[in-house]
Formats: sequence, C-alpha cells, structure tokens
Amino acid sequence: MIIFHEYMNPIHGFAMAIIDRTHLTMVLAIQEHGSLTAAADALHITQSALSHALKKLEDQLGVTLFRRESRKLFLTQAGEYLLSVANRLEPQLAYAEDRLKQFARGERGNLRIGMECHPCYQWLIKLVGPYLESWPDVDVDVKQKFQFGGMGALFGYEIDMLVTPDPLYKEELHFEPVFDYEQVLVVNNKHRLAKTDYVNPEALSDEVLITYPVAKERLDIFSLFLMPAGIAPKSHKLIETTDVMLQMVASGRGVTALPRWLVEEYAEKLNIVPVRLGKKGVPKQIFVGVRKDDLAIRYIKDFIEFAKARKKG
Amino acid sequence: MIIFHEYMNPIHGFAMAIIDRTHLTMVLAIQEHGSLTAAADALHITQSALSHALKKLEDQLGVTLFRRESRKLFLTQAGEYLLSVANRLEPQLAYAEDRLKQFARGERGNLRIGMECHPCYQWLIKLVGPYLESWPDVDVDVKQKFQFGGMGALFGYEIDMLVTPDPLYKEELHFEPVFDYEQVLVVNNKHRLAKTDYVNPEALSDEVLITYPVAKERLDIFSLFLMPAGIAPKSHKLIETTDVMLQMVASGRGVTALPRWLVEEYAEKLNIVPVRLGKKGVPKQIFVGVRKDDLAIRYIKDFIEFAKARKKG
DNA sequence: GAAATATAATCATTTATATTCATGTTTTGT
DNA sequence: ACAAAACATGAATATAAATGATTATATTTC
Repeated sequence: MIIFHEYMNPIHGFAMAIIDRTHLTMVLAIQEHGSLTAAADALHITQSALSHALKKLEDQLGVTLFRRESRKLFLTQAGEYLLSVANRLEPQLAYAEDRLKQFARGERGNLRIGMECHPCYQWLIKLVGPYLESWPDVDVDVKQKFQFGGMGALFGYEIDMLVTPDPLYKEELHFEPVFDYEQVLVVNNKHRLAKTDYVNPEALSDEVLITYPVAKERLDIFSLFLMPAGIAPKSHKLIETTDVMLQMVASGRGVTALPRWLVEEYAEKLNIVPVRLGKKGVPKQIFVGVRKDDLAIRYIKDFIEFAKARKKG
Repeated sequence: MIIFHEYMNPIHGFAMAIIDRTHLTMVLAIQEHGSLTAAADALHITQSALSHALKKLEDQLGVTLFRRESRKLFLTQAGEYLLSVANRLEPQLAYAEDRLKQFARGERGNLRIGMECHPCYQWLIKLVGPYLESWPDVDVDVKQKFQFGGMGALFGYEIDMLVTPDPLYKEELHFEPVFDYEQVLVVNNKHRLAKTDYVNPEALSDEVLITYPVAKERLDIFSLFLMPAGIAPKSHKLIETTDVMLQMVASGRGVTALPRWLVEEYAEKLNIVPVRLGKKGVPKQIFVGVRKDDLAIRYIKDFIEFAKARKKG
C-alpha cells in the first residue's frame, strides 16, 4: 500500500524534515534483528511503538519501506536505500556524540596558550611534549602576538591560557604562579664583570644592552633595576630570538638579562656567565592565567598542574 | 557553565541517543542567522522554544555549545565541532529524504524486467533506450532465466515486470497486451516453400526445424501448429540466439518460426523469407505483467504505456 | 488437522516531550 | 534615562510517542 500523504503546514515543530536519527536506528535495528518484535526489544520499546513509528515514517514519506509478506518483513527498494543511508550516517552521529561528550569531560579540545614572556618559550616547549602525551585528544597552540595584549586575548577568547610575569587579579580570571626564578645579567666570560658577585646599575652605563623588542616597562632589567636608579645603558639593541641574543653576548657585543636557569643551560655551549643584578638579585615569578570558568575543564586544570610540577629555578 | 549531567535509564524512547537531526538544523540556523531570535523565526518556532531546545541539548551533552556574551552567541570549541558535523551530515539527510520522496512518486527505482519470450528481446532493447531517457533516475535490468518460471519470479519479487506471450490472470497480477504480431515460418529464399502463400503442418515433416532451447509446449510452432495436426519435423535443432538461428536458415540448414516483424527486419541482410503458417496464420500477442500494487508506481505504469505506444505488428 | 506459537497491526489510554505564552533580565542604542 | 532588542525561565498547553490489551494471520508442532 502506497499512500500519497502530503505532510504540510505543521504549526509546531522544526518544519518539514521527516527523517530523523530515530528512523535510522529503527531501520538498522529491524534489519539487524529481522523482525519488529526483536528490534523493539533491542531498542527497549514495545513492538507496538515500533510498528507505529514505522508506519508513520512510511506514511510521511509516502513510500513503503518494508514489504509485509505474511509475518515477515522484506526491504523494498526504498527501504534498501534508507538502510544504506542509515549504515552510513548513524555511526557518524554516534561518533560525533562521543566526541562532544569528550569535550564535556574536558578530554578533548584545543588549548591556545599565549606567551607574554619571551624566555618562557624555552620552558613551555619542554612542558608541551609530555603534556600532549598524556592528553592525546588535546591540541596545543602557542601564540605570541596579541593586538590588545595578553589579557585582552584571554578575555576575548583568542587564547585560553596566558603565561606572564604580570598577573592581573580580576574577578573572571584565575592566576597561579608556576615557577620562581632569578633574573640575571648575562655577560661574556671574559667580560670585566664576569667574575664579580653582583653588579650595580651604574656598572651598565658603559654597556651595550641587548633585549627583546618590547616596551621598556615590560623589561625587568629596566623596570626593576635601571629605571629605579635613574641609569641608562650606553646603547640598547633589540633582538628577537634568545639564541641570536646569546651569540651576541658570547662574542662580546653586549650584555643582556635573562632567567638564571636559561643562562645556565646555554652556558654549556657558549662563553657566557650569569651575574646577579644588585646585591639581593632580582627575583621573578611566572604565572599562568586562565578564565575562571575554564578551570572546570580538565585538560586546562591539568596543564597548570603540569606546569607547577616542572618548576625551574 | 558546564554541567556534568548523566543521561541515564530512560524508560521510554529510543534509548540514549542524544543528537538528533533537529539539533543539527538548530545549530545551523543559529549560526546562519546569528541570533536565537532570527533562527527561531527561520525555523518557524518561537525564540523561547529554541532557547529551551538549545539549553536541553547542552545539558544532555554536558557541554556548552554557545558562549553567551552579553546578548550575543559565540560558538565554543564543542559548538564549532557540532557545527562542522551538522554542515556535513544534515545535507545528506535532506538529500536522502528527497530521494525517498522520489521513490514515493515513482520517479526513482530499479525496474527488473523478466523475459519469457525469446524474440521479444529485440523489441525490448529498442524500447529501453528512450525509456531510460525519460526516466533518468530509473535503472532497468533485464533477466531471462528464472528458477520457478517468470510468474514465480514476479510473485517472489525477483522481477517487477514480466514480458510473456502467456498471461496468467491472478488476483494480485495485472497483465496487459502490448503488441499483436503474426508468428511465421522462416525459410531460405530459394526454399521450395519460399514462394507459397502459406504452409500446412504436413509440409514441415520433411524439414529441419530450428528453435530456441525451451520446452516444446512453450514454442508456438509446436503448440499451435504442429501438435494439433499430429505432425513432427524431420529433426529439431536447438539454438540460443536469434542471429545464429537466422544464419542457419539463410544458409539452408533448416527452417524456424519467428514474429513476422522480426523476420522482415532481418530480411534486408539475409536471404530469408517469411511464410504464413496455415491458411489463417498464427496470430500472437505479447503481454507485460506486473504486480497490481506496483501499478501505483509511475515509472512502472509508464513503461507499459511506452510499450503500447511502440507496437510492432 | 488441531493446538500452540510467533509476529504484526490496531485501538484506547497514558505518558512524555515540545512549544507557546507571559514574564524577567540584561544589554544596547538614542 | 528609557525604549528596544535579545536571551532565559517557569507554567500551561498542545503535540507526539509509548504502552497494554487485543485481534488477525501465518508458521510450527504434535
């Protein structure tokens, strides 16, 4: 029996779409189990419900999906086609649902990390490898340039995590220190200051100072050391990368300021020496900040744990 | 807000599948129109309904799909993913639905034609070309061997249409004559019977009769001509194909019986001549039969019209 | 060949779900 | 400050779906 049934003008509901996921699972179950009764069992509904659902679908489409022959059902051409569609699409829906639940559990996602502290990059790189291993379904993305600063990027959902030496305590954000270190002066090992215990700001007025190309306020050597003493270096050179910067220092072209742990690492290969800034040194802290809401996401919370566990002093 | 909501043990309904086609269209509409209100309009539901539906989906999945920022919505990572799924799968569902409706209108399908009449094959072939052109979404399949005969194949849904000279009037079947023709004797043009107006059965008792390899009861030359007169040919050769059969006749190896129109076609190339069987000739009819239910299918009904329009006498 | 069994269809009713309506809250624009 | 626009919420209601009981029919079993 073929009924030409026009499904029209539904006042309620998502308009005229007929085929639904339930219809796919329905056809799959009937085919798999060979009868309405068995299929209904598998779907945890009654035979009656399934019979109704099937009939309704057939009526709405205006096509017979199963030929009823005595008490058995056989797929018609249309049914065969719908089955093939179901076989193809239903697993994809199921898979999508699984993945979304992974998102829900915080097991899948894309962690976009912003860096506001040049030398921290070296530290981060060492962290990322093991982290990616323990979160195989999380991708990490590191960004370093922000139109409205790292905070703006965090607020604007441009990044999900900010690595910075300057936390900003705001209601919506959560900052946590991940490691302490000492900011030191770096000089060539034959430099006149190489053997001293510490340097005073005045000692730098004759030096070429090399830094990353960012505002002076964001450079600790200026904000915490030179500017309080009212001193300026002989000249100021800007260099992008840590490697080149240290090559310059090693070949006696100037001095720079970096974390002590980083200098010690490079000291194995280059002729450079760390020297304390001032009698007491310049202590620093690095923080990671996230949006408070995101602390519920496991892979984000776990990244912070990872970071704290790998302190470098 | 992330809610860890376990959706469990539903007593009713199709178990635990969450994502539905409505959810796909929902996400697509929100994305396309940029706001719940506009999307709801497009879906012909109220803003409230859409808000409820979205919230419910998010609760069930336990994941936020849209970040609400002031009065605007932005996709989260999970939402982005669901959108990509929706973009991929929803059109496929819509397409499947379209095709099923084509089935319903009888515009798409597979027409399996069974042949129980050897020479009809030539006639059918000429029909199929134009038919396929006017029904681009219908495939035609021609079968010639049936374990339980043509009728059995029709009943058993092995074929959808039977071309036969012997209709069987049954409740569930519908037969219709598609063309009338005369069954004639075919002889070499130098044959002693070539110039006669007609032949009597006795005239064949000295001839080699060539036929298709089927039961004698199904051969008109036997059932309608020789057997009623109690005559048998000198010998009986079985040949599968019409072409070879007529080559044999043309080279004087025997005679055969075929539709007049078919003989006239071959007579242009081969030295063969049709001769009337008996004073009145042997009139025949070819029928096509289908299951009565299938008459509602347009491409099937139309095939019969095609056939009748291309009569060959 | 009769009884038992299995399957699907149907009907009336209950239950569940989806949608609306009325309203509240927040944000935006003037 | 105020109106308009956008989303959220709760209660009421409309729609859809599932159930339970029953019927019809075909297969299996004895």
